[in-house]
Amino acid sequence: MNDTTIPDHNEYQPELIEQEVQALWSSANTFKAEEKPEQEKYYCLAMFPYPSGKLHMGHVRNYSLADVIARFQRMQGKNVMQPMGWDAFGLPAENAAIKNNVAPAKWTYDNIEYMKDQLKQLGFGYDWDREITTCSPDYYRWEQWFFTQLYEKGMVYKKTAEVNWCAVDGTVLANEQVIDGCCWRCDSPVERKAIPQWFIRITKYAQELLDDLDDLDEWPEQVKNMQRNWIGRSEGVEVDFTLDDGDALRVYTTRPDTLLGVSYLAVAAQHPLVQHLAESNSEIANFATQCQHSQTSEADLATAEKIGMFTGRYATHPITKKKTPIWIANFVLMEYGTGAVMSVPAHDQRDWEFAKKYDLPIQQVIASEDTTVEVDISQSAFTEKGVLINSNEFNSLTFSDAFEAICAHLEQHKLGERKVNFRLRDWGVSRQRYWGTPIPMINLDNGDNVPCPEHELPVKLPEDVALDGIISPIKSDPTWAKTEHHNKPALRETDTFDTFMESSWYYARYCSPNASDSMLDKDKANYWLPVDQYVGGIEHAILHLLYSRFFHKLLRDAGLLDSNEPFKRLLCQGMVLKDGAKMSKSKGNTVDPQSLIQQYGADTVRLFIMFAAPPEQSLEWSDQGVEGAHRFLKRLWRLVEQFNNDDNNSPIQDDDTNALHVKTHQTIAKVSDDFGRRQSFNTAIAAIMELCNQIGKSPSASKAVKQSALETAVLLLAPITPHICHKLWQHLGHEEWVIHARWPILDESALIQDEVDIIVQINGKLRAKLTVAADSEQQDIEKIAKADPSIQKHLDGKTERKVIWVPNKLLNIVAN
RNA sequence: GCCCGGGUGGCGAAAUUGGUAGACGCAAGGGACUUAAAAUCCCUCGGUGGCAACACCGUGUCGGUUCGAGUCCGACCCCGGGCACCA
Repeated sequence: MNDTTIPDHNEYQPELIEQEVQALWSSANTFKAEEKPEQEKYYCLAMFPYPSGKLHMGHVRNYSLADVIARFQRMQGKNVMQPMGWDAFGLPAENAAIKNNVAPAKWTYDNIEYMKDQLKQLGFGYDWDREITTCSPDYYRWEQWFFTQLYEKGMVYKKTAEVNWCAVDGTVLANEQVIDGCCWRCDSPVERKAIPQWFIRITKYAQELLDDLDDLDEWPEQVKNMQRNWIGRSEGVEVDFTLDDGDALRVYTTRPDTLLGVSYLAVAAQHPLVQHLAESNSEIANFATQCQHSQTSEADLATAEKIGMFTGRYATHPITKKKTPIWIANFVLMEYGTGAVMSVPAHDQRDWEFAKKYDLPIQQVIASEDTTVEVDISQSAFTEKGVLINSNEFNSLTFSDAFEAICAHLEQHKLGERKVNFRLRDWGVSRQRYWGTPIPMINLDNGDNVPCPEHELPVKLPEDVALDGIISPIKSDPTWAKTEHHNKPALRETDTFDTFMESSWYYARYCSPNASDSMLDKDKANYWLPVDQYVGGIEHAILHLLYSRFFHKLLRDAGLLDSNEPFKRLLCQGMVLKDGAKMSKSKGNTVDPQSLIQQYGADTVRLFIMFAAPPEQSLEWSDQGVEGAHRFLKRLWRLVEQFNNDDNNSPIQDDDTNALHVKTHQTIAKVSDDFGRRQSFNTAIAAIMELCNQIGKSPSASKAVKQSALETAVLLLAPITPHICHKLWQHLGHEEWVIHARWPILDESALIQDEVDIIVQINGKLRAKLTVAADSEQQDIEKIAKADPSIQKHLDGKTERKVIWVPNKLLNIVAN
């Protein structure tokens, strides 16, 4: 019998304790959230996953971050709600259905079952009673209902819009399904095709969506900037050039100061003028068709070669009355402004390049305000704002004066008007795919559209279908769309909603997930909303977050809730990389969370992922780093066991005791700030590691101070590694569960130091460090510093010029 | 092309308001314990020179502001995210 053998129950065995602790939480309904008006609420939300099969490391990171925040807030005494659900509609389910010959619904529900089990194994504290699955009719029926409400309010309209079109398959392609400009199935070139689609008027809310960003003071500046640029408010003017037949060709410009430098007008290929001309001119018709030979994405349009064609027509300049040629150009967007622009090659780089290519005149009308700067427009455009020249009565005006004068002139002569424009376009919500929410509209014989009456909702998507990979089953089914309207045969809309529709309001539905007679329970929505902390990937910085903000305002204006914004604080996590590249199946560099949980336990995985990088930055995966995290947990476990087995602690106050007491409270201060204000979990963990290192190096510290240091370490780690901390808290003598414990209380007096370290620099270079009494005076420190041999050495032969003094920190002697 | 980020040791990173560059961890090297290994514990660890004390250099590149710059300003290079039908 070896007497050094440690009994089994004293070893750290994550596979046992994690199951045990999770079972305790489950049976006690620990994470069930209820409205408690007397308690401060905290709604913590991570972006719900698309059920793609199994969890990947990006999910683990996302949900670990949110869970740590939720548990930290719980320890602050808040009434925490943390729900979870499934963004269950989408394209991958259709792809999987074709590949594996399984219905998208079954594939999706199977994935949900598997991933839900994985989330439970990771110990995330969700209120599963609030689970939402967006492909459930109980959920999407309210989305359909809300859409019909928006239709009644005039917030919804139908218009033609372009999609990626594969003429060979006769089908619409998602951007993802276009590979190098060709169809992913048949490899034939993709064209743009205009088809009728449903739109929601997000542009009506453009100004409010822009203005309210200023109130989101707990959002990253980066994200607000991206949204501001996306909304793209610009102040400009619409100017009418007169066509031969007397009609106006209206252009939009933000640079009316350059109006006298217009060389030509450029219109989009889809502009009504072009379509009119194309009817009698096959060359123009051919060119317009040629402009359609590209994808719909803005990146493709912006990088495509700039091509143009003269229409043979002219329009009269509103001020000079000169005849100005009209060109068709593939880079002019029909969706923005009026679909026509005035081109001033001397002062716009794109116009300049176009003018060079097609040999059009370049007339300088702006000179630099700095008269010493010679503007040379022979090499590139001069795009800065400056002073007008060659502009008749407007000469020598500055940008803002010219803007005013030219606008006034145009308005006076009814040749134009000031106009605020937004880059933001209305939200096209129609998709020609199967696995989505059916759009609740009915198409009548006469071409009119009416919303489905409420008693017909939900319009259910059939789930038991086979996919041919080209046409949606509800489009190919000859009977599904058939319905009646006022006793006349009619056809249901067979397009489905953009899946951003579901994800734009799920956060609100979590407040009353089972409400069966309304979309939201208003009292509950007003209790929980706004979400106090939202956590998700930076890739959603614009679209998802903007649509959700928009939807929230729509819900407010429908009287369903009272707040203005959905998410109070936002944390955007970075990607998880391996070998410097994003983890993905195609790159073959994925790490399966499941095997790591089995090998090390969920606590180790959570600890590593929180420690390896700050939340917003990308995280480089390291198997050895995971080992290190595991090693730390084993060390902590051993520290507690050794403490419990050691009864030789002296209660005497000594240096170890004092230092450990100070370190304990420095750590509380640091970790509290890192968790709450900074959300800097990696440095919080580093600080807890330092505390543990010091416990191990303080053998003579008193039992009480050691106990306090260990309890502090366990409490501070509890949000990150909740299972091991549950057990260690018990081992430290507590009957109460650590999940119900409060965050440790800081003893401010422990932080007051009577000595401080002063940096002594000469010419900004570190030359000495002094330990002196706190709040020392400059002249005293100077005296001590100048007595220091290394300082004397560096001052030798030099003349002192100046002394910089930062109290309790730094003394810099400038000498030469 | 446009918008938004990022770039610091062998590696992940830290430096919070312009004030000690590299905390914490990983890897590596050395040592203790062990018959041995694993585990654990201790030490070293940016580069160059030096026995050492110490000195000089060093935060993508070039330039600037400042007593002092990883941090601020200008120009550039590289990497990543988004660009409206991937989610």
